[in-house]
Amino acid sequence: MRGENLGELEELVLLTVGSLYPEAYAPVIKKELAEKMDRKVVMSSIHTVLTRLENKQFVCSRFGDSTPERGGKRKRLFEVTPEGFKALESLKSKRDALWGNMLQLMPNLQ
Amino acid sequence: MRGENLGELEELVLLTVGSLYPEAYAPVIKKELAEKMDRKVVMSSIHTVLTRLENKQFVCSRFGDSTPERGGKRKRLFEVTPEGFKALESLKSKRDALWGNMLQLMPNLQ
DNA sequence: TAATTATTTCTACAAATCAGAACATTATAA
DNA sequence: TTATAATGTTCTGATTTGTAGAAATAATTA
Repeated sequence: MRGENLGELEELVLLTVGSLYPEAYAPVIKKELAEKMDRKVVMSSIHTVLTRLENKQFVCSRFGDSTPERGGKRKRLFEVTPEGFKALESLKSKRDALWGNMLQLMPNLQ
Repeated sequence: MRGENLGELEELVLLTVGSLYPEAYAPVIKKELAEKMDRKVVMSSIHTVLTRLENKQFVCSRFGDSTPERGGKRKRLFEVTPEGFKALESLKSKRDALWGNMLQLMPNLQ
């Protein structure tokens, strides 16, 4: 590992950030992951991954408005960067190609 | 990690085993991963992952013919089990759903 | 000011992945 | 018979990725 690959959870979180645009922040990412992917993780895992994704330049972040009608810290909102999108796209297209081969070779399992 | 998720490399190797049916064994898996996925890994990583996948019942293995026209130990051939195929399918369909949402929300990045 | 709420940050550990080396096995070549 | 080539296995140790809980922070409400 030379820090260039996207881990399993990293990819999922990145994808979720994209699917939640433009209101992606840790708690809703956690919720979405649980609901859509059956993937239960604690909040701090989401944050850890988000930080790593930001270091890899696959997401960028900014703080939300400071006067919402609620208590609590400001939301930290995340967005997928063009680099992040490319990374996702590249993974998907390659995986899809392998899927195509597999379905062709083992049509009985479909 | 509670040992129940399919890691990034585990998924790729599993998919590659399927796409190479019925001649999937470590060296060609390594080659295929490098060529189709730009994913360079050393042989021992493939073995490690294959062993884990077999423990998870996502692949099964048998030894190849003992009289091939080549030197070396017998090939250990791997196949995706129905459970393995289901795991791949489940991941794919969930990820594709997130992809759909993302493309809808950020069509500018396409 | 204190309590409550929502979220982020810190810290530490576990699991997955990576890399290289030593060794075993089988067939062919010398 | 010995050497060589082509596998495959196993081990050891390092790095990256994933997990979990506690602590800290910032905003609102009492």
